[in-house]
Amino acid sequence: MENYATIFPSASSSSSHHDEYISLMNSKSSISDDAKEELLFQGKNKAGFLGLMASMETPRDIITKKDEVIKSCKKKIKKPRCAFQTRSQVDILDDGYRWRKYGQKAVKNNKFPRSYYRCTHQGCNVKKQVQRLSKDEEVVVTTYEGMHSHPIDKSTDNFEHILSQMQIYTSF
DNA sequence: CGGCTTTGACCGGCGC
DNA sequence: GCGCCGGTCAAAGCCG
Repeated sequence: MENYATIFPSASSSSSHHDEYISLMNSKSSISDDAKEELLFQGKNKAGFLGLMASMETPRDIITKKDEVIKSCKKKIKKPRCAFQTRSQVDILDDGYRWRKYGQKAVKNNKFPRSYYRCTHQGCNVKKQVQRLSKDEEVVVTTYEGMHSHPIDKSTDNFEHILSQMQIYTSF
């Protein structure tokens, strides 16, 4: 649970979200090498939902650091990850892909479980986890891992609505 | 009947 | 080495 390339709200920091998840993010003033590579991955990605990340701002100094950085941390690196938090009544955000649930675990210091999903598309092993904050149970954190190598199955109308909601929180 | 969820078991990494 | 923790497996059950 560390080194996410995380887009987290600065707008809601005034409220009482003292979940460790968030405080972890705020405590990192500089981006780790792991997170840098993750950002590089996000920047290259063009497919589907994670492709949206490509349109977000990527710091110059991160891009110029390329191959050496990538090689040096590739060993430790698992997969590109990206976490979002949205305010929603429902856990399941319909992002247009089809997901199969493969696990659920209790999270400590959180009364809500975390759910693990895998993309059901043949040969696509993109994963995501969905978790609700116990401090503010309207907030749902969705963490995507990997990149989809195939088109979206369904209409994204529903998800675009969620997206527009999301940008309120991704205020940079 | 096929695809999905549920849920306890299992496993690897990590700190002590 | 042991136990905890986060993540995954897989058998069984559910549902359209």
